[in-house]
Amino acid sequence: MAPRTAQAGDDDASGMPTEPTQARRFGKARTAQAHALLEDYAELIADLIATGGEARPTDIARRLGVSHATAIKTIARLKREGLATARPYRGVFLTEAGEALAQRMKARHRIVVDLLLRVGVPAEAAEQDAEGIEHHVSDATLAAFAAFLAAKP
Amino acid sequence: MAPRTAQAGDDDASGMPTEPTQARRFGKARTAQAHALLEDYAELIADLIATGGEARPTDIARRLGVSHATAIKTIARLKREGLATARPYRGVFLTEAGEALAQRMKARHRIVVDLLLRVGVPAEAAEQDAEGIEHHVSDATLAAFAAFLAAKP
DNA sequence: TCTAAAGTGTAGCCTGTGCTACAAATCCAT
DNA sequence: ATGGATTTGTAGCACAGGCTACACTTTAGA
Ligand SMILES: [Mn+2]
Ligand SMILES: [Mn+2]
Ligand SMILES: [Mn+2]
Ligand SMILES: [Mn+2]
Repeated sequence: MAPRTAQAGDDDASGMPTEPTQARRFGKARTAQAHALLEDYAELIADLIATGGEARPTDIARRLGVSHATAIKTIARLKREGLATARPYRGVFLTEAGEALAQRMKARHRIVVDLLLRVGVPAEAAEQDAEGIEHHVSDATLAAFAAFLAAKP
Repeated sequence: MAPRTAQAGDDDASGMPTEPTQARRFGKARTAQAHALLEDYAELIADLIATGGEARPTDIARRLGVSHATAIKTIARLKREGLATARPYRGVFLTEAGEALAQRMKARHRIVVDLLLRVGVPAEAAEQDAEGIEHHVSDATLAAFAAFLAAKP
């Protein structure tokens, strides 16, 4: 049998990942983290609009617990990335891409919380931890969570 | 009955968290993220030492998939935070605090992976997502995970 | 209406985390 | 033992994401 080269999920006999595999995993985790803030903003903006009809920088800042200057700077990044539109003193709106991201995150957030509750995590810890965990849940994992929740209702 | 002030886990009737509650959750998620890199370094350094007797900046960098300059800069931060010691050209060592963090993260990593596998997440997705999720799992959540794994073997 | 409060935007600072380029030290093989 | 390869360290850059301070706009109440 021809020797094969190391592949995606390779872990050696001891269960340790091979070096390139581990490097790739860390890299993906970094990428996920880089998107986390935008995801939270999109989800929050959609919520503010759904609830109150508009998303103002000050409201966004207050909900996130950051200064309004910080919020405004991140909103500028959302615009650069094509996720939001905003004109001075007129509130923030989501583009189609931003709206899609918001809905994806909303579903993800809910499923992560539900999964945590289902395995016995206390409610407040579930809500707290989900806020970070949601950004690291891949589609495959999300699907598994949903299946697990559906299977044992 | 005297009116009570809003408290830690308060969510209103619609299931939405109150504003200060949500701000606190986001803040804690940010804090967790700020510690994530140090946690990964500590875990990795402990692993390199356990496996090969020493942790060299170049090896650390290669395993993480970053440049050696980046690794060295973060090692400097580990030293500042009292988690590691290192002298020029002599490799990196963990302080007692660093070693404790490393062991905590090692256990956390394993439990998160096991939990994900238990609820049906494919192996590679579990390994990948755990690398990010582990940094957002509180003690309460970790305990719940462990209990869930122990209960249904 | 018009003034004060609230909201918004900008400037400038800091830190963390990445990079490349280059310099210095160490290690190894001849 | 020494010179080339490797490792380590440093310098300097970029950008994200925090902050405060200050200026400008809008909104709302007297
Ligand atoms: Mn979040
Ligand atoms: Mn969320
Ligand atoms: Mn990790
Ligand atoms: Mn880990």
